[in-house]
Amino acid sequence: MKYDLTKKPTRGAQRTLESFSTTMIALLSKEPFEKISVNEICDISNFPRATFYNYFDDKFDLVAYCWYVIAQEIEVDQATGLKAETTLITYFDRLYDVFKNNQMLLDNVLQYNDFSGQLVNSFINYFKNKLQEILTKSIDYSKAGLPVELIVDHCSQTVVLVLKWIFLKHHEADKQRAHEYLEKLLNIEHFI
Amino acid sequence: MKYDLTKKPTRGAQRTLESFSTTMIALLSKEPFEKISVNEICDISNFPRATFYNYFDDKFDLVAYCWYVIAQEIEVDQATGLKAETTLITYFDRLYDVFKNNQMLLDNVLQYNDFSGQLVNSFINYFKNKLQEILTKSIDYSKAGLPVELIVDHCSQTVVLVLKWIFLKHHEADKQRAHEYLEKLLNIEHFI
DNA sequence: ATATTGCTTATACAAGTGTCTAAATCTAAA
DNA sequence: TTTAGATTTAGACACTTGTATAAGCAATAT
Repeated sequence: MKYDLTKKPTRGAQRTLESFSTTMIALLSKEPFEKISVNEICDISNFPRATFYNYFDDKFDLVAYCWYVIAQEIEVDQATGLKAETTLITYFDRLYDVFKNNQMLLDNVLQYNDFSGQLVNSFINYFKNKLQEILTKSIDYSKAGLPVELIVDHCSQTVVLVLKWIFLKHHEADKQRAHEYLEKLLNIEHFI
Repeated sequence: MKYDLTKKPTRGAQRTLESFSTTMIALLSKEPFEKISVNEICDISNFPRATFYNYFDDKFDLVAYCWYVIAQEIEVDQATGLKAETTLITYFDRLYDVFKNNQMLLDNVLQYNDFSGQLVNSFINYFKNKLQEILTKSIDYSKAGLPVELIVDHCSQTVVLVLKWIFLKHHEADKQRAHEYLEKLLNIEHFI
C-alpha cells in the first residue's frame, strides 16, 4: 500500500480511498477478479490511473484494503488480558459476524471466482493473518510442549477453515454449532 | 493446462514440456516469481511464445506443472485399503520426503519469494490438494460426528502446516519428531 | 493576499499478456 | 514413402501494467 493508513487522511484522500474501494467491491459482484483491470476501476471511479497508483501498488493491494474496510466495520477493542482459549473464541465469534454480515458479497464473489482462487484466498488470508497477530500476543505457552508459533498457525487456520465451511461452502450453522466444530477439530484444552 | 497430460506425449511434446519446466525451475532460484515473464522463459527455452501458449495458460499453469513433475519423482502406488489413520501417516511420510528431496530448491525460492506469496502458496496448495483427494477416498466416517469433508480439509491443511514449519521455516525435525507434531496437533484418534 | 508545499493529473513510455492468423513443418499411419 | 491431419511458428493485434515527468491545483503558514 502506497498510502499511509496510520496518519489521518485529508478529506480528498478519504473520498479517493472510498471511491476506489466501493468500485472494487461493486465489480467483485460483476466479474471475475482477473478480468478486473486498473483501467476499469479508474474509469468507473472517475480518477486517472496515476491517482490509483498514488494509493495502491496494484489491484491486489486495493482488494486487501477492501478487506481492511470490511474488517473495520466490526473489529473494535483489542480484548486484552483474557486467557488464550477465551481470546480464540471471542475472535472466532467476531469473524463469524464479519462473514455473516457479508454473506451476500461472498455469494456474489463465488459466482465469478474459484473457491481456491487468488481472490477468495486473499480474503481468507487477510483474516487468518489478523487472527495470527492477535493469538501470538495472547498465547505464550503450550501444554503439549509444541512450538507456540505452530499452535498459533494451527488455531488460525482451523478457525478460517470452519468459517469457509459454513459461509463459503454453504453449510449453514449457527454460532453454537460452529463452536462445536471448532472445539472438536481443535481440542483446544489439549495444548493451550 | 492446455496440453492433455493423460494421453502419451509425442517425443516433441516431451522435449517441449521438459524444456519449459526445467527453465522455470531454474529461474525460480534466480529471481522472484513475479519478475519471471513468459518472454524470458521462451527466450531461454528457445521456443516462440506461441508454443508456450499451446501448452500452458500462463506462468501459473507452468509452475503447477513443475510441482506435478516434482511430485512424480516420488509418488508411486496408491496404497489402497489401509485404514484412514495409516493412510494419513503414509502420505505424510511421502510428502516429507518430497520436501526433503527438494530442500535446496525451496531454500532458493524463499530467497526471492515471500513465505506467504503466490508462488510458495501454489507449491503448498498443490500438495494439500493431492492429499485431499487421497484422504477423501480413504476416510468415510467420523467418530466425532463431524462432516467428513471438514475432517479431510483439516487433516490436509495440518499436514502441510507441519511440513511448512519444518522445511520452509527451517525448524529441522526428523520424521519421528514430525509425527509427534502431527499427532499432537491432529488428535487423529479423536475423530477418525 | 501570497508564497510554499504537496497532492493530483495528463501524457508518454517500455514492457508484458493472451489471442489470432496463415504459412511452415512435423508425425504417424496407410 | 506418401499423405492427411496435427502441431509449430512468425508476426501482428488490442490490451494491460507500472513508472516517470512536468504542469496544474489546493490547502497551509506567514
